[in-house]
Amino acid sequence: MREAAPADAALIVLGGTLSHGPVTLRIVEVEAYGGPPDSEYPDPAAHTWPGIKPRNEVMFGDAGHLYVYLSHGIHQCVNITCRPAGEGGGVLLRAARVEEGHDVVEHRRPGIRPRSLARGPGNLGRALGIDLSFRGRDVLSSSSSSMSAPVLLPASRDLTPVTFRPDPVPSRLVASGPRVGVSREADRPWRFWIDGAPEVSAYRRSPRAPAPVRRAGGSGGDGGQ
DNA sequence: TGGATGATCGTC
DNA sequence: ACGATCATCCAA
Repeated sequence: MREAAPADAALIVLGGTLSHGPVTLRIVEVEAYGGPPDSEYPDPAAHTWPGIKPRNEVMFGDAGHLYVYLSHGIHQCVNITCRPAGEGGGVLLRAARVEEGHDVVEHRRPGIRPRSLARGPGNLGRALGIDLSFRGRDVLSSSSSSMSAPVLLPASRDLTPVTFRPDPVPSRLVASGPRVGVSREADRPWRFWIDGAPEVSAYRRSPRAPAPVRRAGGSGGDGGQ
């Protein structure tokens, strides 16, 4: 995947595979995130919104690197950066199907049914075996574990490469809708998934997000997925 | 320094 | 509907 507008990058990532050691995941659900207020794709919901900080620095680096963050003290969620150096943006990996290394993933997530092994961004990170120490890891040049630029945190001791391979999905199979969990700009339709894929996570709107804008008519709920 | 805050998830 | 749990940010 090369640099692209966030939504375009999301469509490039969708359907592709991410491999780490024995495990290969096929990405079936993603979300696009943009940059700070003065950027080309301003996005109040993005971690880049406040500008460059130690936590989000790799989001402002080259495209094709891992941005991993800790969510609610529990979940390690994985993004692939998608903007040229100096701009901010990335693609959050929200759900995937386990294609290889099923036994390993099952060991990491005991008792979970197959379709849920990598369902949800936190679960996906766990399934792949990616944690915060993987921040900055290059996923395009399959050869290495190179960092995007300045190494700011201890690199992971696990040098096993993390590799992304695109595998575009026909557009008729791609669905899109509001983003999950975010309190601002929730209705920007920057969540994309493979229509009908059983591994896609259930839609959950943030309780902090304002009520969705409804169309005239009275009672018709829009629903969406 | 320390209090508040999540791009969540499983269970209640 | 709720609580777990901690890196990070920001106010002071």
